[in-house]
Amino acid sequence: MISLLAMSGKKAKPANLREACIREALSIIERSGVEELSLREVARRLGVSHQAPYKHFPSRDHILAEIVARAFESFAQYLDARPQTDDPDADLGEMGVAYLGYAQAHPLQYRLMFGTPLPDPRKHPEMMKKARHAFSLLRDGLRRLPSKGQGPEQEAEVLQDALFIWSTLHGLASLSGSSVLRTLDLPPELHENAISHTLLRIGTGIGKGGAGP
Amino acid sequence: MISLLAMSGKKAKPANLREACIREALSIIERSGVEELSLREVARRLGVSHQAPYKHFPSRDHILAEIVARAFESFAQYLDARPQTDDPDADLGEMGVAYLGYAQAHPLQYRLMFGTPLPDPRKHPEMMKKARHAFSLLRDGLRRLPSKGQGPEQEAEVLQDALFIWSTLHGLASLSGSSVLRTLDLPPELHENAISHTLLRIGTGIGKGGAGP
DNA sequence: GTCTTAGGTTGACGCTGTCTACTTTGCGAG
DNA sequence: CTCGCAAAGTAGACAGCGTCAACCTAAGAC
Repeated sequence: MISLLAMSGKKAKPANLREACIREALSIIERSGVEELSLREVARRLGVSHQAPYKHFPSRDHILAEIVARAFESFAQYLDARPQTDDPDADLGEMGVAYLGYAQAHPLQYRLMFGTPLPDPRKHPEMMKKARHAFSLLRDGLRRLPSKGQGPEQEAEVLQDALFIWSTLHGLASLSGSSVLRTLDLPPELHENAISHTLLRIGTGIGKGGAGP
Repeated sequence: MISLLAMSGKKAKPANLREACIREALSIIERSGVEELSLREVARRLGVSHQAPYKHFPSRDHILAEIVARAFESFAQYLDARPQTDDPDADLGEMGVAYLGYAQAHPLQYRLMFGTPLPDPRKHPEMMKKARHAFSLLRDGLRRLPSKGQGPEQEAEVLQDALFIWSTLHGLASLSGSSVLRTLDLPPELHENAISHTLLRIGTGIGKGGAGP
């Protein structure tokens, strides 16, 4: 009996069911989209009863919220990983590359954060705290630019520019991962150069890096 | 019997069930999100059997695809409505305002087009044709700028700039309508000035309007 | 010893999309 | 006028889903 269970490794019940649920849920979302996620399928894959996951997550939305919260966390860490140099210009460009790099390397997590309706944000404030953190990273990087002075007026402009940059980065990441752009049959080199060209235009837009007057 | 049916106006079966289904589906999506759309609820609201809508739409995805296709159509018309003047700069700016205006005036349709996973784009080519049309409007407007010459190299740059502009507009529209931005408790004037500031930065970015060298 | 409790199982309910079969209705061919 | 036929609507069934409730079980706490 015991050896029989041990032999069928696939159906061996995992020690940490909670983590296993999240892993399996991510796998399902990755292959079939968030719509297709069902806790019953998660349970079936793990060889447990259809109610076992509910001992660790009050509802389907709660497991989704946990997955999204972890995505925000890893995203913020990803942006925060690069050390701050004495060249604010380059730092900001690096952050832009990192932003788009994360969206490209983890399209699933990115879509979950920004591309799908979040399950009741008020119920999960820690998720939003992580989002605020990511935005503050961008704002602080912008604030260090020599062209931006101090004072309330400059501060407002920094915020406006942060929103502008965030919009552009998010828009490019979102369009790149969407089905719309893929069916426009645009030339491949457009996609290849999109990141550098976009960052260049952002730089010119906010008047940094010698491209301005 | 006839008068009885006529009296209960709510349950009177509509002459054009197909159109009524789309209208009711839109109403459901508007109030509860696309996830909550169910053809059974549509049928219930219209006072018909749960199978009646299936005589007009092969599946739930097909009614959604039709709704999205109509959104693309109205979006393209919206962008195309403004007449072409002899000032390409102003035309392009107007189109940007129109783009963001549509997203703000019809957030539901905009989200359906760009914010939610489309139901199998290959199955609904006419929807993509409308998307291509919208993108071509932007590209053509850009091509008319005096700073953009002709030739393959300039054409590639026009495409890159079109993608840059589209990214920024889409990013701003998407973020403005998302729950993330709303929970960042940013100052209200940021939102008020976001559109004009973003369009200004785009203009500087692509080097038009006297801000360039 | 008993008691509590977290974790897992089983069963049920109502919801959904969708398949199938049946009935009604309208309309043109003969 | 009748017949036939196709379109439109109805009714029933099935499996899958989330979720509520009850039950079981094993590991500690006292």
